[in-house]
Amino acid sequence: MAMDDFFSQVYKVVVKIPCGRVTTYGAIASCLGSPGAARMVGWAMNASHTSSRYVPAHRVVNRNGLLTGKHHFDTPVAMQELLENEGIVVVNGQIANFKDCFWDPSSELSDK
DNA sequence: TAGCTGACGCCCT
DNA sequence: CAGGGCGCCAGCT
Repeated sequence: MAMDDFFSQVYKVVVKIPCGRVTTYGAIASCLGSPGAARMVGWAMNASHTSSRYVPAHRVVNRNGLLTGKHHFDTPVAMQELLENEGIVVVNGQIANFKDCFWDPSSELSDK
């Protein structure tokens, strides 16, 4: 894993997100050491398709629990469908039990 | 080569 | 309580 790129850092965290759980851009950025680099996390997601590894970008939402990047998927509903498929309740493009299914990498990942 | 944008977040007014 | 502005790093034009 010589990929020390910022992108790969994000990929590793996102891929480790448990099924039925979601995380936020800020949480990942903060876990990487740059809380203000949340934008960059989104940018990494955009490049996620360039990664040899599958990156469940649908599990990554903004701090409001809103599916901001749904429009970047093959279909604007793909993200919601995937989340609902994992048992996550999505209403109006927003996660209903967001705090309930929220997964903090800087806490859960750090503890592991 | 330099500048701008980009799937965001937090602080200040 | 609400709105606006600034900060982060990297890729693309």
